[in-house]
Amino acid sequence: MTDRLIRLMRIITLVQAKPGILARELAERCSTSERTIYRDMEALSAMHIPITHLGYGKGYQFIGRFALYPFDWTEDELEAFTTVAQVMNQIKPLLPEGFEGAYEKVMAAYHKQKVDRMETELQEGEHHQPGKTVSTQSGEEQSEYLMPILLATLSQQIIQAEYYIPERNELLYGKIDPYLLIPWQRRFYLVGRNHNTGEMYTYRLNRFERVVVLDDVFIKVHTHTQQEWQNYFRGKEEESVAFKIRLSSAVIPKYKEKTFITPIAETAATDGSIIIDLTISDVREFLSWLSQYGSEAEILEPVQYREMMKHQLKKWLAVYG
DNA sequence: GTCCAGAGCTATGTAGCGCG
DNA sequence: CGCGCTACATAGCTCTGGAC
Repeated sequence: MTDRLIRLMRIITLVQAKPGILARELAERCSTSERTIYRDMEALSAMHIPITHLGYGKGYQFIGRFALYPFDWTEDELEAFTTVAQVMNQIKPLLPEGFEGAYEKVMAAYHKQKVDRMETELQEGEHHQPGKTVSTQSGEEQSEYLMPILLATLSQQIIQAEYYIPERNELLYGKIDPYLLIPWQRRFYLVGRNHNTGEMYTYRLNRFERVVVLDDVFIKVHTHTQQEWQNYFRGKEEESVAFKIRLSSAVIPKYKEKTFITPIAETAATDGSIIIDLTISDVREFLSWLSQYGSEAEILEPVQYREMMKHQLKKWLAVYG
C-alpha cells in the first residue's frame, strides 16, 4: 500500500515534469509494468486528479494548470472549505489531532496556487498587446494595494479603506468585504460588500487611497460566482460607446508617449493627423482625458457627443464674451 | 493471547487485441 | 510497428474462526 502511494505520487511528479510522458516510460521510471501504470491512472482518476492521455502515442498530461496540489475546486467546495475557518475554534475539541495543521497546509497551498495563477493571467493579459501596458506606461493603473487586496480576497479578510470618487470629488472611508478581484480592460476591479450600506459595489483598484487589511474574516452573503461577475462586466462592455477621434500632429508625440486608452484602430491622415477608433465604457472619464488636448483633438463620431462638445464650447464662449 | 489453516482480497505480470 | 488497453493467471497479503 505504501509502495503504491509512493508510486502514485511519483507518477504525478513525472507527468508534471514531463507532460506527454508515455505509459512505458512511467513503468520504467517506477520499476513496474505498464499494466500497473494503467491501474494507477485509474486510481488517480478516481481521486479526481485531472490527468488525461492525449491519444495514441501522445502520452499523459494534466488537464488545465494542475500542479502537485490538486485544488481543482468548484465554488461550492471552496466555500465549504473556507467556512470551516469560521467555526474552527468551536469544534476544535471534536477534531482529530493534527487536523488544524493539515487544514492550514491545504489552504496555504491553495492560496499559493491561486496567487500564481493570478500572476500568470496578468502576464498573459499584457502579452496580448505588447508595448502598450497601461500599468507601466501611464503609472495610473498600478495600485500598490493590488497584492494586499488580492491576498485579502483569498483569505476572506475585511479591509479598511479610503476610496476616492472623482465624479463627486469625494473620499469615502469604511470597511469592505473583498469578494473578488477582476481584471477588466487592463484594470483591476474589486467586487465587495460595503459595510456602511450592506450593498455590493465594484471598486476600481487605483482609486483606493489607503488600504489596511484587518484580522477579521467575513462570510460571503452573496454567492455570485466569478463567471457571473465577469458576465456582469461583459454586459457593461456592451453598453460602451464607439468613438472616432482626430488628433492633430502636434499632440501625437504626447499621445504616443503616455496614454491609457486602447484604440481598436489608428489611421494616419494625409495632413499628418491621426484618426483613432476606440470603444469606451467610462465616457465621462474619457471626455475628461480628451479635454487635455483642447482644440488638437476632435470628436468625429458619435454625432451626439460631437454636438454635446459644440454646445459646451458655445457656453464657454458665452462666459468669455 | 497465540497459533494455524483456509478463504478471500489485492496488487501485479503476461499475453494478446485493436487501432492509427 | 508502437501504443493504449484488457482478460486472465498468480503470488502474496489480510482476515476469520477454531483449537489450545
